[in-house]
Amino acid sequence: MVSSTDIAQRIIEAILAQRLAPGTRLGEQALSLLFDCSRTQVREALMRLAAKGVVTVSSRRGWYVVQPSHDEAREAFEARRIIETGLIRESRPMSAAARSRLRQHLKQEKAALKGSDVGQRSYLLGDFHVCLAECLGNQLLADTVRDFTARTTLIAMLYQSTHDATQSCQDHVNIVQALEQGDTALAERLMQEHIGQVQAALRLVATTDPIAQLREALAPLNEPAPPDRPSNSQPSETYLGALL
Amino acid sequence: MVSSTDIAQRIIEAILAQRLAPGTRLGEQALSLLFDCSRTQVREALMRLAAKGVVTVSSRRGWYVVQPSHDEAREAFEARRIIETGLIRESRPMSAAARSRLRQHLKQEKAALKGSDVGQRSYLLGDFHVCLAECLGNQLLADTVRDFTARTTLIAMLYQSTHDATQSCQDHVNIVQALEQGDTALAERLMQEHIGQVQAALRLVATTDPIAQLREALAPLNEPAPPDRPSNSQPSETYLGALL
DNA sequence: TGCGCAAAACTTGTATACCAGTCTGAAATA
DNA sequence: TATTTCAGACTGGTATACAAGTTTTGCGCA
Repeated sequence: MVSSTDIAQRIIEAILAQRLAPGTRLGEQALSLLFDCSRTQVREALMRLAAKGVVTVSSRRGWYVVQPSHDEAREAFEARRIIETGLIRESRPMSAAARSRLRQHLKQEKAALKGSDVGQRSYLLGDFHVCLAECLGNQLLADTVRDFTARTTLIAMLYQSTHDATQSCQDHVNIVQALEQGDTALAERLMQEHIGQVQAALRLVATTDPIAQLREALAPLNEPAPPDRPSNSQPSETYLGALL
Repeated sequence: MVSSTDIAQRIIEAILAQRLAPGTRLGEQALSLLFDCSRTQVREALMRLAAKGVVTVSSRRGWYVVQPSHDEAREAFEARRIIETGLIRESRPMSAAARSRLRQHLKQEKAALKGSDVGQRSYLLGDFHVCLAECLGNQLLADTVRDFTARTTLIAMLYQSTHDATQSCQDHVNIVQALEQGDTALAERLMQEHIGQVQAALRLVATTDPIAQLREALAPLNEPAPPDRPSNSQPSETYLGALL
C-alpha cells in the first residue's frame, strides 16, 4: 500500500525527470488505479502538490500539471536566482561531508551524461541545486528550491528549452570548485550566470494558440525535432505510466 | 458554509496576529464544530497548512501549530534575509500604484501603533513584508514570504521576542523611503539590518525543559511580564476561539 | 451533411461510517 | 499505599457512498 506522501513524491520525481509534461491530466481514479489505493490518498497527494504550486485543480474537471505563464516563468527564475545566489553569498565553508556529497553528485551527473537515460540526466541536473542548498545548511530553502526547480523544469518543457546538458554540468562543476576554494564571490557570479543561461535558452514564443501542443505533437516529420528531447509533449492520460 | 481555503486563511491570519500560539492543538472535531462544517474541509485546510510548514500532525494524536526549533528559527530568518534583500536588490523602480499601496500600508501601521489591538499591530507589521514583496513584482516570492513570515511570527512568540513595534514601523518607513528615492542599495542594507534586529531580539534560551511553557505561564508574579505582550502562551484548546 | 439538443458516462466534491491507535482513569492487586 | 492493568472514551486515518457538475456521445431534424 502506498501513502499520499509516496504518490506526491513520485509525481515530483516524474516532473523533475521530465516524464510528466505540463498540462498532463492527473485523474484521481487513474492514479488510484495506478497506485492501487483509494481516491482519498490520491486527493491528499494532489492537494499537497497544489499547495506547492505544482498542480492545479479545475473544479469537477480534473487535476493538471501546471503550465506556468510567461510571467510566472520570469518570477520562478528570478526567485531561483535570488535564493541560490543568496545562499552562496551567506554561506560559511562547507563541511567535509557536504563537499564529499557534492563531488559524489557531480560524478553521477557526468555518468548520466554519458548514458542514454534523458530522464535521469534531467533529474540529476535539477537535483544538483537542491543538493547544493542542503549542503549550504538551509533545509527550509532547500525545500523551496526543490519546488521551484520542479517549476522551472516544467517551464523548460513548456517553452522548449534548448539548453545543453553538458554545459549545465560543467557550470555545476565550476560552481562547486569555486565553493571548495572558498571563493564565494566567484561561485555566486557563476550561479547567477548559470541560471541566467538556462532562462535564456527558453523559446518564449507567444503561444496563445490553444491547440499549440497538439499542433506540435502532430506536426509532420519533415522538420527535425527539437534537440535534446523527443517531441512527445502531448498531454495525455497514457503518460501516467511515467510514474511507474 | 466555509471552504477549506477559508479555514486555512483564518488560521494563517490568527497566527500572524499572534492569536494562535505555537504548540496549540488544532483538533479536527473542534475546528469542524467551530466553522460548522465537516471534518473533510478541516482536514483539507490542515493538510495545506502542513505542506507550507505551518502545522504538523502527530499520528492519531492531533494537529498542532508548529514549534520551530532553534535551527529552524535560524534557517527561517536566513531565508527571509536572503529573499527580501534579494528582491530589493533586483527590483526595478516601483509603479505609482505600488508606491501608493505601500504608503497606505504604512499609514495603517502607524494607526495600529496608536491603537490597542496588539493582534492587528502584529498582523500589519508582518504583512508589510508580504505587501512589499508583491509590490516588487514577484507573486511567487511574495507567497513564500507570507509562509516564512508566519513562521517567524511563531518563532517570535515561542522565543519571546522583545522587539519594539515602534522601531519596526520606523524601519519600514525608512525602507520605503529609500526605495522611493531609488536608492536600492540603502533599502537593501536597511532591510538586512531590520530583519537582523528582529532576529536579535529573540530570547534564544536553550530550553530543553519539556515543561518550559507551563513553568513560564505559571511563574509567580514578582517578575514583570515580557513587554509588548501578556504572558499567555499556554497552548490550549480554548485558544481556538482566537480564530473567530 | 451539418447542427442542435438531450441523455449518459465520467469526473471531482463532500459527508459520513467505520477502523485503529492513544490516552485517561478507575479498579484490582501486591 | 503504590503499581499495574484494562476498559472505555476520544482522536485522527481511511474507504466509500452519494451528490453535483462537466464532457462526450449519439440521435433526431432541417
